[in-house]
Amino acid sequence: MYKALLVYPDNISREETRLMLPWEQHGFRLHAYADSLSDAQALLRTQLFDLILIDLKPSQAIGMQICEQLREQSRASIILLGGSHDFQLLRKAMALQVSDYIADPVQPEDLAASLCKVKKELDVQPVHSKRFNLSYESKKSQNPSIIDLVKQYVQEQMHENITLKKISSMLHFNCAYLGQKFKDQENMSFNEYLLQQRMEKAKVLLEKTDMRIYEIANEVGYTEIDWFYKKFKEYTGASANEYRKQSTVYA
DNA sequence: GTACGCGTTCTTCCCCAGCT
DNA sequence: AGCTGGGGAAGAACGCGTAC
Repeated sequence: MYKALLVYPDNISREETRLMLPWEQHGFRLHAYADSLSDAQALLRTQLFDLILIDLKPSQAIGMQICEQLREQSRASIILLGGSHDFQLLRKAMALQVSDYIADPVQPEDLAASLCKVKKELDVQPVHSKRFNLSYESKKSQNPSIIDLVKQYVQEQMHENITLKKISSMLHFNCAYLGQKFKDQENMSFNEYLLQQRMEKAKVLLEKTDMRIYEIANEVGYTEIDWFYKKFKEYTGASANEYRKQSTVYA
């Protein structure tokens, strides 16, 4: 069971969030609450948390400030709740290595999906083994290009319906221009990159897990299973099932 | 370097049928 | 139930030219 810290300046919305889900069924225990940055920092000095949830609803500026401060102090996964669709906010969240960003209104199914994603990450790489050189400051000094942000978005939101249009809108760039810039830098179109990332992840899931193919399709962002079958065969030359059998034989 | 318009090409979705 | 693939329609991405 992973330990979660809820940072909620507002007691009412804190209760709403607490009651939104059967947390323990998702592998998390709401271990502590903080209603200010100083409270949260004090808790982090004495305890190790796997996940920090920060409410942006009362004030996005304060929420992001809390996020920034806590990121410098802790390697825990962070989920931001109730923010707007404003790109500047999203961009900052990405730079702070936030695991997920759920915009307002926060729906229980979104939060559940987010917890599921974080749990998988923690299962693979627990907080205490995370390298600390991925801090915001080091990330800031690297000055990631816009294409790096696009790629980062693809990696983190692969399970979602990703379109260049959506990303370019968030990044405040023209869709055609961003696509052109992406191709210039990566020598492949945005869709080729997206397909490659999805297929490589699907291959790993087929090899390493016993997930159903429709579950894997969903995990890598395909809502239509038939389309996933088509693209997978086109990409690998084998159907998903054949690929799994082959990889099992040679494993 | 950035942005937009527009025609073309490609991807995705949806529906369906058939196989194991 | 789960997997595979064909075909059509709609929407998204791409390529190219142009402008600031």
